[in-house]
Amino acid sequence: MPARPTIKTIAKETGLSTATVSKALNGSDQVRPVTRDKILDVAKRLGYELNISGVQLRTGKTYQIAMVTVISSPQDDEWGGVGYTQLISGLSHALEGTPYRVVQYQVRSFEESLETIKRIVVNRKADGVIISGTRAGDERIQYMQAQDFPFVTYGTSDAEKPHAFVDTDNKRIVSICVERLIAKGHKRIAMLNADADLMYTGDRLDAYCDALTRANIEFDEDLVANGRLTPAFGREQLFEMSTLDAPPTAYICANEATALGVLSGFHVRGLEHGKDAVVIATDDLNVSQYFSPPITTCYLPISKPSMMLGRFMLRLLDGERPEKLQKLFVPDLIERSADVLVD
Amino acid sequence: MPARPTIKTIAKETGLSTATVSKALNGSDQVRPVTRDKILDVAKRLGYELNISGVQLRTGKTYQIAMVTVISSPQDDEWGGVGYTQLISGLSHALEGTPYRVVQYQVRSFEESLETIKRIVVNRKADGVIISGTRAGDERIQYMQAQDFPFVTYGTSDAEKPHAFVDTDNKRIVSICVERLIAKGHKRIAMLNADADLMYTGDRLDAYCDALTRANIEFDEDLVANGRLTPAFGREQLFEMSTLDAPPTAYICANEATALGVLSGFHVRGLEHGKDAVVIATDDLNVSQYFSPPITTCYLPISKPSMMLGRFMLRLLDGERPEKLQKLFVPDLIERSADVLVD
DNA sequence: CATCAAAAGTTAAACGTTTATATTTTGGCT
DNA sequence: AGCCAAAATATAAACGTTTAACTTTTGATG
Repeated sequence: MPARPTIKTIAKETGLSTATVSKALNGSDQVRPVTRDKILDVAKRLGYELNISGVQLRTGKTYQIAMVTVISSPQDDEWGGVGYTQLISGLSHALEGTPYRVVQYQVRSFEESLETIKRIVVNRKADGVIISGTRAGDERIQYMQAQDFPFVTYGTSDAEKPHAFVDTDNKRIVSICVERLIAKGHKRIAMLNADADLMYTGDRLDAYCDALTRANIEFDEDLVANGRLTPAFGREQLFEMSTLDAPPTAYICANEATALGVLSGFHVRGLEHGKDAVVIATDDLNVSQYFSPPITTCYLPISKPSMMLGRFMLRLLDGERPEKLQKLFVPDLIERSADVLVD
Repeated sequence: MPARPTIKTIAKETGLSTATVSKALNGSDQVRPVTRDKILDVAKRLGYELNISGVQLRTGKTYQIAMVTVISSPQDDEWGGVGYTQLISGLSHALEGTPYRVVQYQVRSFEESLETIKRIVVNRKADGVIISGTRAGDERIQYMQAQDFPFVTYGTSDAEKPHAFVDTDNKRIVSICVERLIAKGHKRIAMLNADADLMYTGDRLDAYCDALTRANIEFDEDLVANGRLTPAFGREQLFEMSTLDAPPTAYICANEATALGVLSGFHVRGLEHGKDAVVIATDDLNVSQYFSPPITTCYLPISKPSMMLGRFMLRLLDGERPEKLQKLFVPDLIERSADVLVD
């Protein structure tokens, strides 16, 4: 096996110095076109590829984007919806053609994710960080802002200083859903939300309350639930809420996994969708079209925000200011059910 | 911000040479316990952390495990089941406490995955590779074996030389499913399989045919379909097969996403599960317990094989021989439906 | 044709680590 | 005490890259 070519090899081959080769490869204007072309030719012929550890050592650049994800337990097999696969997928796609790579840092808890981020920042293990599951007063954001370390969040925050983020427009979604249901005659609308400390849970709740207020419907805390957005959660909540004195006639689910659980609850309890109540969801997967029955969904293909996440990161590393790198996506409402109660 | 400590810092602090520090940190027996302890103390106090690029440059070791995954299109939002999230999750978990990290290499096609692997191997971009979606005559396996590069596959292969792998025991699963259905009186059993070039598709087909032969049931090619295991595929196949002159009375689905599609097809066509036909699936997610109705499934929690993948990789890098690192997991059959046809 | 500034190229050092080789220290033995 | 092998530690070079500082070449100008 021939030794992997380095800039030294190219230098020898072209009769130039390594410094010139390095400059040429980095597109410096200190080397004239004719020599640069010669160098690039030889580099290509030899199949030269940059050795990142060398660069890393010299410059501190790692060409790694750390994606820090919280997964409470790897033994946990409850389907939580989209997962991180599609997120990484879009991200990698946006990074294609650049030397950047996505490196996973999987942790068990929020606290651990803060620790991990500190280690990444202090030891310069990556050039940038991507986090999701943002919270109110998110310490990770505070820390990275204080350290002036590049990061993009999937999810909004309440940080004072602006930072790069991508998210679904959760307030908008919930407004649309609630208004639609009210227009269809619903008055008791349940809201199955994620954990209360997540930023978007708050946004959704706010929008929910606002929409009720606009329609003069009183808020009832029994109709709001927080938890991990799994089918198990959806089913449990259906079991509970459907036995209320005045059970809801509509369930807004924060993702399709939860919606599946609610429908499963219907089936177990012998309830009928469109007669006893209706279910409506938000998601980025669009698997609810295959539910029996298919349900109305606010759908945003995950590929959109996830690719934007990567593009924002590149621009951030390119020196663009974070306040220019903020985007809320508005999902499409896909109607699959009349969502009117008949009896 | 204080400069990140290096072995030089420790050397200065302890009055020893960097060589001794390095040896001490690597647990060499050439340094006596008292000095080693002193060095470790100082290292801890300074918050020293190994700079991997340094090591990398010197030794070639990268402490990266490349996970090469094929995702045809990032715009593709069809739910394909579990995705790679859980796979990475288990993998990362197994690597916890070691300096190893999982790095994602996402590619668009099989061919591209071969190219990517070649680049990883030639340029030593990782210490080991993990691939899934193994095929008959898989060139990636051939290549890595020829180059003597450490790798573990998720999926079996037909390579002559043994290699490390983890997989579900697909033959066993299919035998169990087919036999169960036959015992329940089914004679026309449909088989919704993955793409024909995948190794496990062949395994499943073989087991299917064998089980039919044992029961003296003739093979009917109309009852076997290959495709991407999405709900869309399941539904299409239900539409086709249910209009055969002699439609199947049972559908074996290679994953839960496909099963969901088949059930969706039932719903659209007005067919009834348990009356017109039954559905039975294999998967690692166990979301089918929330289907309406819940269906019988061969269930293997993905965390098991995925953690094993990581452990095998570590042992492989530790010098263990690949033939010692092979494991087939046998899923549990979870009965959720009688699977008998009544009318 | 000198002159000289600008342009193009070179030299050498540095990043953090490991390791072959060299040097010093240790302590057991006479 | 003196000797010596073994044990412990030190020195120095190397991995691939970039870049500050320096040297050479170029070509426009008087």
